[in-house]
Amino acid sequence: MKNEKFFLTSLLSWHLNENSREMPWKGEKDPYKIWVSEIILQQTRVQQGLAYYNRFVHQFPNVKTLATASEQKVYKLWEGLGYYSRCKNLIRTAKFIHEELDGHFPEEYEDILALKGVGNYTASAIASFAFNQPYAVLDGNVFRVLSRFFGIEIPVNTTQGKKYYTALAQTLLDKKNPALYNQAIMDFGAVICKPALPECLQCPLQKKCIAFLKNKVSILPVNNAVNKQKKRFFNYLVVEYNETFYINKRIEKDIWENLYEFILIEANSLLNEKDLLKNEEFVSLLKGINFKVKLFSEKTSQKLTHQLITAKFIRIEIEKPLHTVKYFSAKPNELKSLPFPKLIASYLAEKNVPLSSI
DNA sequence: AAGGCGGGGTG
DNA sequence: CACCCAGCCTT
Repeated sequence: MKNEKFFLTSLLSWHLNENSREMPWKGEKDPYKIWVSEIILQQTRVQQGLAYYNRFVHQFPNVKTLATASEQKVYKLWEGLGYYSRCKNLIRTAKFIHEELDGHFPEEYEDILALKGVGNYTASAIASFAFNQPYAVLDGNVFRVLSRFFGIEIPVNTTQGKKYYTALAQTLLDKKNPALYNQAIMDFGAVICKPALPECLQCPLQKKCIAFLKNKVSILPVNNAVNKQKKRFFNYLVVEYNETFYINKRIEKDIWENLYEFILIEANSLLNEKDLLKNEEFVSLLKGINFKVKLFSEKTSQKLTHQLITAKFIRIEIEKPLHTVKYFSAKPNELKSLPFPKLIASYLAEKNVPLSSI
């Protein structure tokens, strides 16, 4: 039997017989819900996305409810999930479908692909799951399974690699049942052909798996080297005046676009009180204003993919308002409805930050 | 073609 | 600690 045929029949029979994963969007035919689930699951583990998916489809059961919701509410629901441009595109696309397509979700692959936030993978997933069209998905699971079984050593994070794997995945696809096949290969990658410590000893593909036979399981798939981490230091001024706090919305092309934060002084290090009094930004911000530094929080940090953020929060009381238009003020209970990055949400959740007791 | 974008799990 | 996860967009 040819390897391709063996691959397909073994995979499908594994999926049929074994315990594939249980997920609320499995077998779902509503393209809207499939779309929401796939956006949430981009670069996100099923386990982590599950609760978010349930909250989303409960609050926004269809395109219209999502398209007409307040954007801040949608962002708040996304809080903590990361990659916030996904949320921006989710909103944009919902409005587009609601307003331009009369609420009708596109059904052709090319039209699905054209939606903001929808790339190759997501378009294939929606086309196959919702409309049973013959498009093979290509995600981290599929790369890994194909790389190992066929012994492919082309780096997966290159243009050449993506082209090669796309073509291979498409030829392997069971055109008669693309939804089932796509589901099967991703489940297989997640349950058996895992990144670390895969279950080769109980793998039904073992006897024809090149990686297993040549002892290359641990080196496949090949990834080209990526950049290393940069360190950044965020000094947050939690400035309080008249029972309100100054808040900034991040709009630059940087981390946390569209989320909120306190007044940020980014520097080459964390600043102590003496540093602060010499800091240009700080001095110009508080020029002519009496203030009292009330509390320095412990330093805290957050690891992102390519940067390590170390932060501290400095609580400051001022005696008259800031003369800048860059920030706006919010009362403690208003802070609750704003979307913050994890780092700040954690700070606000601490018991020793008595924002609400003021 | 390369770089940037979160947060969390895992060995 | 490094690696990776149901990827996508911009430059």
